[in-house]
Amino acid sequence: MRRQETIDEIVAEAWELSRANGLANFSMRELGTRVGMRAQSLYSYFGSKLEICDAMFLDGNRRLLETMRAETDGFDITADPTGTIEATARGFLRFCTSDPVRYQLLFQRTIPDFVPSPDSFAVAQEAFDLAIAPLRAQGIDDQGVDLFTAVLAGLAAQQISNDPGGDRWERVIPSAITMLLRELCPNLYPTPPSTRSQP
Amino acid sequence: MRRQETIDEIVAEAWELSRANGLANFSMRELGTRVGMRAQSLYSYFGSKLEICDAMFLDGNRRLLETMRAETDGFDITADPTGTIEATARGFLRFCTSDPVRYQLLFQRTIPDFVPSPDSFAVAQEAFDLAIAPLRAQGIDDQGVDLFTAVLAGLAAQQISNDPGGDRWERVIPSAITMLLRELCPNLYPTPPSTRSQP
DNA sequence: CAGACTGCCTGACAATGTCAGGTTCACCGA
DNA sequence: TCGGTGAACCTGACATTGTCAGGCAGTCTG
Repeated sequence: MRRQETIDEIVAEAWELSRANGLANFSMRELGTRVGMRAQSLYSYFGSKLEICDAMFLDGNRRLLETMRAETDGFDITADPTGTIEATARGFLRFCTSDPVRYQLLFQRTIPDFVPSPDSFAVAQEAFDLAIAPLRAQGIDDQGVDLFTAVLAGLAAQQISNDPGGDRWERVIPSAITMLLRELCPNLYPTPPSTRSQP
Repeated sequence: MRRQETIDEIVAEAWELSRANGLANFSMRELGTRVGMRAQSLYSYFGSKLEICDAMFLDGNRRLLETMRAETDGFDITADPTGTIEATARGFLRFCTSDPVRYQLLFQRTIPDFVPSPDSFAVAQEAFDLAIAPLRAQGIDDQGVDLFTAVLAGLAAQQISNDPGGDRWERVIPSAITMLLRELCPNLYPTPPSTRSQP
């Protein structure tokens, strides 16, 4: 299908421009030029600029889904629950910090008037469910999951907006995860003697 | 000073419009009409639209500063450290969730090409330092502060973007704070028996 | 009273997202 | 072979945007 290829190319180019100039901070004319056509011709593929954003949203969530799947693949939830949880958490954070603009689109309500389509949203939901599956498997309740997601979201947000490209909050990940596990599954993760440092 | 009053009115109206339509999602013409003049006349008060954003940024941070001051006022850091920390954390989160658009401007890099002026940034820095003073007073190190701010940022972000107007993550605040205090100042906050629930 | 300053105006500009209406060309049934 | 259909792209035009340049009334200052 030539058409689908063109659509994919438009989305890829939109990502490129967003990474360079800021999320959705490109003109239709510029995007059109990049894919070899006039701005108006883009409208035969997408109904509006926001629809392009929705396609990017969908694309980003598909990649998240892949990433989370790949991350949990090597682990056995029942055999090594804490290992699985740590891996998914790390994988998620790496996913976020490796592409700030994508993070902004997927996890922050930042584009005015943009609302994900039901289809895209469904993929987002699926990715989320997969990401927290290891937590559910440990019997962590809703509030526990909310606490967990809040901490991860916070680490990603701080890392991206206060130390982009650096590792200031990345270095906090180990203590954050052990802290969460101690709080949420004390049976698996009994409080050790009394030091906080981590090599 | 009539001039200063007009400036304040412009900023106030810009907040109003942002709350209604999304951050900075208003036209100069619309803003001008609201304050009784043409768009072009706004340029005798601000050099550009981004300068208006900067004024909003400054305004928001001043309010944050006030809020944090008011919040810590009733507490004695040395006499009641955990109480002070809890109060500032709660105050900060209330500040964030009570005005999502303001939160977006102050804590998320969301407006393309917007960079705070040195003056505004200084106020932001001051507010931040005040907010974490109780943590410093407990001898919490840089990494500990980063962990703390990440958790607070995450709670605010999740509450705002996933349950705006609700209290889903607000209800997690107590466990989050005790979790942090147990992690960061184990001497003050020894791990109690072994329950996590909190009324 | 002359001149400067203040506060707002009008006019115009380029850039933007988007609509309406071509034009070219491959393909397909009769 | 002809007529039709649809895909892929075009040009032209529109209202809306942020912003610049310059003008005009009033107040203040010398």
